[in-house]
Amino acid sequence: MITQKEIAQMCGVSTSTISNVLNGKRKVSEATRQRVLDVVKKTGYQPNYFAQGMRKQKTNIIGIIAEDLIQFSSPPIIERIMAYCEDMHYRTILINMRMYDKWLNTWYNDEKKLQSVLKPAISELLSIKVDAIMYVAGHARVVNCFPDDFEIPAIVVYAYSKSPKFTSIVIDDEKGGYDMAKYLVSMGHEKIGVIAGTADNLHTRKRLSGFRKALKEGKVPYNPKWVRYGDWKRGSGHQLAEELIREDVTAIFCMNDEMAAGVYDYLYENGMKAGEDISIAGYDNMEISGYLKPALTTNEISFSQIGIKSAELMIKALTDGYETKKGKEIIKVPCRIIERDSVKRIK
Amino acid sequence: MITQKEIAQMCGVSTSTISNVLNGKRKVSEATRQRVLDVVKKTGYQPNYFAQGMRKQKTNIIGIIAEDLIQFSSPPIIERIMAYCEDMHYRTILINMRMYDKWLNTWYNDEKKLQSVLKPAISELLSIKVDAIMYVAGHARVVNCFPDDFEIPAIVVYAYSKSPKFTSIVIDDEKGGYDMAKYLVSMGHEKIGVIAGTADNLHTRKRLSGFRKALKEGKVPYNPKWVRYGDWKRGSGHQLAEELIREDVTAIFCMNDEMAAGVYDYLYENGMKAGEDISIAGYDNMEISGYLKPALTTNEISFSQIGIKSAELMIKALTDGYETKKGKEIIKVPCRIIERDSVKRIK
DNA sequence: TGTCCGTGGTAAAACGTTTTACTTATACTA
DNA sequence: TAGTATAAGTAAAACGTTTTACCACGGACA
Repeated sequence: MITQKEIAQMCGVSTSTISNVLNGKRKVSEATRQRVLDVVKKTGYQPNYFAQGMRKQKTNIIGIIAEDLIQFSSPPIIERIMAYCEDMHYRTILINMRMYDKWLNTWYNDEKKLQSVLKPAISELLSIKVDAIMYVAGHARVVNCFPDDFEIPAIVVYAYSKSPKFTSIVIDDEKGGYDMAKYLVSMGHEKIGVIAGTADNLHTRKRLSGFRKALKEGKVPYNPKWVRYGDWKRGSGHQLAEELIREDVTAIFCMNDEMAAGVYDYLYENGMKAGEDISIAGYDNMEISGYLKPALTTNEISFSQIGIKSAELMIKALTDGYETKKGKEIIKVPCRIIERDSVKRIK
Repeated sequence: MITQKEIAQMCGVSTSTISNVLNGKRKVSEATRQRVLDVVKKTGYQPNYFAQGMRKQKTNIIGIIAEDLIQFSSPPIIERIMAYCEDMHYRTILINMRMYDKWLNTWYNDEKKLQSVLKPAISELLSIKVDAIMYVAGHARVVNCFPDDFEIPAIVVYAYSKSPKFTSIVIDDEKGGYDMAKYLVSMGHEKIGVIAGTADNLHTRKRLSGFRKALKEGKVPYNPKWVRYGDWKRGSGHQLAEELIREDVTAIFCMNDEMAAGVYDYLYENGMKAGEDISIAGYDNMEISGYLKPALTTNEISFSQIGIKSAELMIKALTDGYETKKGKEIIKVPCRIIERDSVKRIK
């Protein structure tokens, strides 16, 4: 590999001059500038990354810590982050914490376990001297990832930061629940069942709160018996569908597509059909929802939006002096209802 | 950040000693060793990455170039690679080339475009001085990614290397086609339609060749009219299903699950049902295939296997002296038929 | 004439490791 | 006893940049 020193010799100048030409920190006469540039181009010289990193304090690398790459939300978020950073001439380095147990189909929600993986991940990134860190969660909740006195800019993506210092980017669950209820009411439904997520989950609570607000506004009754709590998995959709149908609801709002698929399972087994015998709505717009029969009406979470928004903020923090840890700021990315065939208008 | 020098002062020894304790290159008396280790632990000292990289030639980083992170095959492959590398104390750095056009739902298969993205990606990784590079393709074909005289170990994952030097890891398409045909024949089918991929595609050709071989062995007729070429997308499954059903086949082997979903679309529209009116088999075992009704029997590609196998090989190249570019070696990872409800036994 | 300033350049220090070559003390051998 | 080997440790060089402090020169100005 050719070094700056060799370039300097070829041009008959000092290395300082080469450095100045390349970084533009100081003026260099046009003549030498051209000479240097020519040689650099001809030789294909590339500054040694480590020497640079050692000298400057900046590395132009943004570290990304993902809770789990396998989780369906992660790739699109991370892809967008990487793309944006690349466009802004930042590199990214990704650490995958593998917190999702694929076989058990469940998160390691043991906080101790998380911390025991997170700590080395962070210190690894710090030792590489990344300029900033983005924590990409796999499911929304309050997550304790950075200490209050964290040394470099950091933001929390797709979850709420526990520390009241850090900016987080989340989806607007409240509005999501609200919109879906409005929509179902606008389709004439007045007995709307809900297959919610786990009861103590943040998503669940916020969506439900938005949901109730919309019902109230629409003067449609809210009945606690029509709300059942599942575990986000297909099986619970199946089971709770039966319970709700017994309650004679005309529509079911499932808080994720996975559970909606479970409802479809139940309908299929009982010779019923979504959008005819009962209306079904989902949440997430997972890939599968377009493949269900009939195709599932659902609330799309735009992971790309989340990714872009977070990356923008991060870059802003690194260039425009946006302060990521001044005080908690929560950026909400809206959802969007994708109307397909599983909700029918009644009355 | 605490430096080696400070540690040295605290321990009352020289930096060389610290280095020797940490790297174990030379013997250090047990007493000082312990003393140093204690201080290191207490202070949480971490060697500066850049200083290390500058001094040694090795960085313990493996570069991963992904054609597209969004492609469904990529995350599981990459996840496994990262996991294995991490276990073996290697870091990874990922560059995503974004070669898949999400909106057009198609690959940028313009070779020039690919090269124009690949070249900077490689030179970026080289400038970071990664120890090795893994190229993770998004769909199998012959790919021209590394020059014959490439400086560091490199392998091609999920595609065939154009250069006859590099090891590649691919799925065993021939066996995949063979197994599926065997299976369908064993279920009593003798008029088997095929919805193949694009005609010139490597996957298509190999699977078809395996397929024909099995038919021959099973003394089941092969009729070119029963083989139709699609474009891997849902729409072509829909269209070709109609054509094949008109030919009175009893089973259709689709070369991916996406097209199988298209077949399901057709059946649904015409009041037919897979596994009852006709048998359908897919390929890939995408997530959706378990959600189709009835669930799709398909040939699973184990992306995890591919990831693990490639990572193993890569690490072996870096430690045991396995030579990645001695001569083309093609590692084939087998598929596995996942029996669900879309193929019925006849006769 | 002397002072000041701007321009274009350079030498050398600094960044934090690893490694080489050297030192000292002690034990062993002939 | 002299010589040699071994063990434990250190000083200093080296890695390739960026940056600081300094220099030389020429022109403008009082």
